[in-house]
Amino acid sequence: MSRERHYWLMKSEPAVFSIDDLARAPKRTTCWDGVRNYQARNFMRAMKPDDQVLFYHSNADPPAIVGIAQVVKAAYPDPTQFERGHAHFDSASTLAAPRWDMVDIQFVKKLPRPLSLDRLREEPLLKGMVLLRKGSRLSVQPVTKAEWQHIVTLAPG
DNA sequence: GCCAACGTTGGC
DNA sequence: GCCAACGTTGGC
Repeated sequence: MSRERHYWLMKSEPAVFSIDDLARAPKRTTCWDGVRNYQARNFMRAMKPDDQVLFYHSNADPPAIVGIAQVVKAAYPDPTQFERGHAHFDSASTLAAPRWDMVDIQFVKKLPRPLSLDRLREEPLLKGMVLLRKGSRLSVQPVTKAEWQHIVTLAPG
């Protein structure tokens, strides 16, 4: 029995790591390190290879979904939590019981045109999206199949 | 740069 | 376990 594909959204600040950075990366793949929020971590732990990811630019003008990626490696410990002096170092985490995980994701495609936050808000079918909830700051979040399918229809090409 | 919303920390 | 203080996120 194979597990059905799941859908997700991941935020990145383009000034730090953009969809173009992902497209240029070796094997068009990157590890998603630096997540230090338990809810976001738990969602990453639920990811499996072949799951699909909406790549979202936060702190951008405009904030928007800009591309699609896919999970290529399930959750494993984020090494930066053990690097003393690193911005994401966590002194409370141990090798025996790492607190923070990351996944690997691979570039699939860039949308021909970004789907802005304003554009997404115009869609009644997307009203329930985690991304659109007031005060939502989760950097890794689930997307329903219905939401995914609708978003794909909004993106020409 | 502002600030609302949210998560975490730590004193009690 | 409560909650004030603080830090961060991220749209605007």
